[in-house]
Formats: sequence, structure tokens, C-alpha cells
Amino acid sequence: MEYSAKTYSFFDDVFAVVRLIPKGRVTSYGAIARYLGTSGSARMVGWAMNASHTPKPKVPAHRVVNSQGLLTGKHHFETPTWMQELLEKEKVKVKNNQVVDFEKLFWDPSVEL
DNA sequence: GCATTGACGAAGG
DNA sequence: CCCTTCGCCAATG
Repeated sequence: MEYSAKTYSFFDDVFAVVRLIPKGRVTSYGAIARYLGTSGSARMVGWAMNASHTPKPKVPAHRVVNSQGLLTGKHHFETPTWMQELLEKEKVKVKNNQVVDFEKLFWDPSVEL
């Protein structure tokens, strides 16, 4: 990844936002996309997360779920259950692949930030 | 350079 | 209420 002017992509932006997610809170790909102005292209956010393990301070991607609060990206972690375990470590309850009280734990960057 | 894919989301049937 | 389709944009084959 070159740092040449325009290559600084939204990757860094996405990472920055995700890292700002308070512990014990979660957000959605769409919310992040909206905050970055790339609303509508939530896929890019999700796609960016594909490299969430690239930078040194790895991004807490486990705090990012889809709009339904589902742990859709769990398969991209070291183990299929790792994401849930990480969340539970932060007192976030996960039931049947879904964040419990998702609406209450939801953290919207365009609102909170 | 075209076709396919993707950790999404909203809308339509 | 469940399933399908479409849009979005970038990367990869």
C-alpha cells in the first residue's frame, strides 16, 4: 500500500472509525459507510475490513456487524467463534449469531462522533 | 478489459 | 414473513 496522495483510501478512515468504537458497543457497516460519505456502498466498508488485520494495531472488527446485528463476518476471524468470544469479553451478549440488545448497543459515528 | 465476487442494505414480490 | 433482485464500488481472475 503506497501512501502516495490519493492512495490513502477510505481504508484508513474505516480503520480509524472502527477503532473509535467504544468498548462494549457495536456498529454496522452501513453506518460507517454513511459517516464516511460513501453511503450506499456499505460493501466497501465490509470489503475494507478484509484487511482489518493488516495494520499493526489490528482493528476491532468484531464490533462491526451488519444492520441486523448479525455476526456475518465471523468466518473471517481466526476461528468461527472468535468474534463472538471477543464480543462477550466486552460484555456484549451474543445469541444465535446475533448481538443482543443491538439497538441499545448500537454506536452510530455520524451521531456519536 | 470484461466478468465475477463480496464481512452490505434496502426494496419488492 | 421469507426469498429474490438490484444498487454500490473496488479488487481480483
